Amino acid sequence: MTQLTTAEESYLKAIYHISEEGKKSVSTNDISFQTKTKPASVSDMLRKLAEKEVIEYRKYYGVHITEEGKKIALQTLRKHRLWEVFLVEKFRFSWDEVNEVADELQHIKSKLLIQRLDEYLGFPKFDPHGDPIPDEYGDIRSRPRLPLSELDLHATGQIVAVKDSSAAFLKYMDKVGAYIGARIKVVDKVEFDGSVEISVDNKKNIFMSKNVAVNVLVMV
Amino acid sequence: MTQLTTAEESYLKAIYHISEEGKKSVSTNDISFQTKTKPASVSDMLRKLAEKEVIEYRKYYGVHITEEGKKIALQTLRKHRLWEVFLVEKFRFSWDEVNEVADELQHIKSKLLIQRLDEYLGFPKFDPHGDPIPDEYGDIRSRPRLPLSELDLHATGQIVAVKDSSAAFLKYMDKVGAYIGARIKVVDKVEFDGSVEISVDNKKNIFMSKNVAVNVLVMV
DNA sequence: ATTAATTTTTAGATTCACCTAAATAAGTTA
DNA sequence: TAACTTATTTAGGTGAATCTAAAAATTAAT
Repeated sequence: MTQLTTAEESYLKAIYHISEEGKKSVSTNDISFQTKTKPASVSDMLRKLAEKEVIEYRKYYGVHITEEGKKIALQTLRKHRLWEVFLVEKFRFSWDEVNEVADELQHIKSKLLIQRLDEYLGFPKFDPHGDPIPDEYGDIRSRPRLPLSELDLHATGQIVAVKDSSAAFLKYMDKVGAYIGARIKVVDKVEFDGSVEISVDNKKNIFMSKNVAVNVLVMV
Repeated sequence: MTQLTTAEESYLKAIYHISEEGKKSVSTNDISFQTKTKPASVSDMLRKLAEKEVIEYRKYYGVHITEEGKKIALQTLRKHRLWEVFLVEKFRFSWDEVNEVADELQHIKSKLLIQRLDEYLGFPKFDPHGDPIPDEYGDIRSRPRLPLSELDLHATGQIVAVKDSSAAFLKYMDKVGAYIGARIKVVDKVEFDGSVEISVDNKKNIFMSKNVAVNVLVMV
């Protein structure tokens, strides 16, 4: 398998991530936003990644990830998410603290380390944000899920993931008492502004603006 | 505290390590050997480290680490050794496998991570090779110890550390059944070639060439 | 005390990952 | 479709960390 630098790995993971959001092709600006680097730096990197055949790159028309690139991206994603589980479960990190540290840990190069990590955690299938962890072959089993904002009135479901992983959003989720695994029911929908009121575990009701509700993913 | 790059951290740790071996000053060649880089690269780096005032550097006459430099080196050493303990105790790495991976892990930048790691391991005082782990203030309590080769005939002691951390040496130690913590007694000394025969835990006798014996550190 | 050997530094290159400013291509609108 | 706007790329530059080859300083040996 092609050997990439850590920066290349990060870009490739970002490209994979964006391309999973249903875009036909991933633009330079999207990548620039995601990686917090300037578009010029992205162009530079795309040339290198295309050179290594992990992406297909047509100037001015964005990129597609290749099969080879996807494999590598999934391995990086696997490492990132395993470390996230580790930090939360073993080191009592909160789910808004893990991303930054996992971004560093994901580049540690040791196959044995990842095997043992996986085993130590009991082969988890989902990370603390509810996202699926690819297995060692890159197979990823995602749960069917949809934004909470799209549930009908009185519909029930379970929170399985969040779309926005920013610390601010996750802190807000904590504050209102919404968490991965919570069983919820839509008790009110305000068509006017798209906000919803839901009951959590039949115990407490919380109100969410549309902005929040679109970032909460539910399995029905 | 001065912020260093990961390469600078590694060089500084190497310089500290060499200077602990009783040398008055550390030479370019010593560092070059330790870090597996060319002397020219070392000279370059020394200029940078002196610039940041973590070492004192007189051209052609080697370097001394400053107080500030020592603090930083001890923090890196602390992280390195904590990760070594972690890998051995939690992930079942053997003691000859840990160094390489710990060399990467030691650069992860998160104070919380190291606190939690220390706590998770129960605040260990020694790493798997018997070397002391500095505390968060850089205090390091080393046990008085001497090379096995210097013990008199019939003297007893306990193996507390090894000087050589190469995989080859550690594998050899495993093979003959010598380990950190073993209680030993010198049952024979061959003055001619400096080799020794020791009994381990009063159970089994092993023979060691001088070359090996100087690298086994004992507390009497 | 010269000369020879060794160590160390300097000079000059390279690769990587970024940046700013300027040029160019693509998309949008009047 | 011509002009404007926006996205993207190119050109040129910087700092880090390495390298090789050559020069210079120090140390050792005759």
